[in-house]
Amino acid sequence: MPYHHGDLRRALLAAGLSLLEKRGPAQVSLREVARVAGVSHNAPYRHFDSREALLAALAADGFEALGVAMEQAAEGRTGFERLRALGIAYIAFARAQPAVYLLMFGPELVKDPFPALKAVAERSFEVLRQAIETIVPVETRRAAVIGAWALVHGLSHLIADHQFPPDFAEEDKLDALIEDVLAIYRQGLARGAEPH
Amino acid sequence: MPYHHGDLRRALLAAGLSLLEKRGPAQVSLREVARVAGVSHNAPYRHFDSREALLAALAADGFEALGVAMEQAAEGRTGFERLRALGIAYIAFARAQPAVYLLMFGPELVKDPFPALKAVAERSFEVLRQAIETIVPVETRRAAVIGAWALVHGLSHLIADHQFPPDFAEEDKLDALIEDVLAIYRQGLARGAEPH
DNA sequence: CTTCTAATGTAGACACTGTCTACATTACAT
DNA sequence: ATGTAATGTAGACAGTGTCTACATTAGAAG
Repeated sequence: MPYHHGDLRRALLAAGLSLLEKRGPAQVSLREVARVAGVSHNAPYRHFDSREALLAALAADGFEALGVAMEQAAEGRTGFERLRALGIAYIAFARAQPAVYLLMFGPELVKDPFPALKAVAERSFEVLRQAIETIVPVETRRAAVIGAWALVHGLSHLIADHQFPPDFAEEDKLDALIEDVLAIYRQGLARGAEPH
Repeated sequence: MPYHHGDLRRALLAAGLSLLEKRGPAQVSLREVARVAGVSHNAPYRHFDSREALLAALAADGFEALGVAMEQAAEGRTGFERLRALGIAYIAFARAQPAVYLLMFGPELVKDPFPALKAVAERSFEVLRQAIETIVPVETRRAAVIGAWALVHGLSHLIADHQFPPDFAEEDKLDALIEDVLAIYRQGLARGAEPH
């Protein structure tokens, strides 16, 4: 066992992620994370200023991954098709990493002291905004963008927090539901876009 | 200072609520709450099994209040008008009590050990479901209900978590935005309801 | 290759927390 | 009035975040 770990920062993040997923954000402790990484209780402080900073890093990684997923989804698509793909990608991220998703948008991490977090968060929002701006007239754009975000965010959040009726546990049913919901919103947008 | 407090349970909840709003759920500690209530560090255990139980009680009170607000909003209204009022009431609750709202739908409180919580939560969802079922055909009901919930929930959550662009800090602008977003979804519903 | 400095990891301490056990006080039903 | 359950107190224990002081080592400078 060498004195220096080699890639402790990554190991700490991995341990933190595992703890976050298994036992919730409140149970992510620096000492436990250090223990898992096989290192003294104070070693994490060489990589993170505080417990909060570790959580912030996990959230930042989450925003990064979400942004990448959305950009990939947008690639090669336009119009409503692109918007739909973005929504699906957003929700897919929440389904795949519910704990991280809830951390990203939850209050257990106070985001004010970590401006870098807000920056990454806004970048992923940009992808969504641009997609909508190409298909909605200027007057209603603002509401259309925020509404789309709120809708996918609401769906994601309810799914991640297991607030749905149990008959949506099956992946397929949930997929279908998501498509239907997005279709409703899309029709609302279409009507605003073509009022004739 | 009498040996018995008289209404300690209520005092503890009040102190907990204050702490929750001022410093976030992670900072709600039984000992601090006891201190604020002017009582020994162990007194809270006569009223709450654990720290988690205190948080669960705060969340349950929140669901109760949300349910009442929604029932009042529904009263005397029908159709889309009723649905709109429900959405507004839901969002208004999140704006008025963001910390409680985030606790109710966040992961820092593990809800599984508190079945009473889920019961109260589902009751408020019922009001929304019934309102929608009166205005949407059966085939698309399920998606319409969940979509409406997701939309207001997403808006509420983003507002409570301060994720909106800063120019919506003004109450009036935010009100107008909410109306516009709800209108989009409503138009989507209307189209589904009258496909001719 | 040597040396020196910054990066990284360790050890110990402190205050604070949740929660357990044992005990004290008091409200209230009998 | 009296006895019992409800309520509150006191002390202890392990676990936590984070501070200070010290140890080891990687890697640049010479």
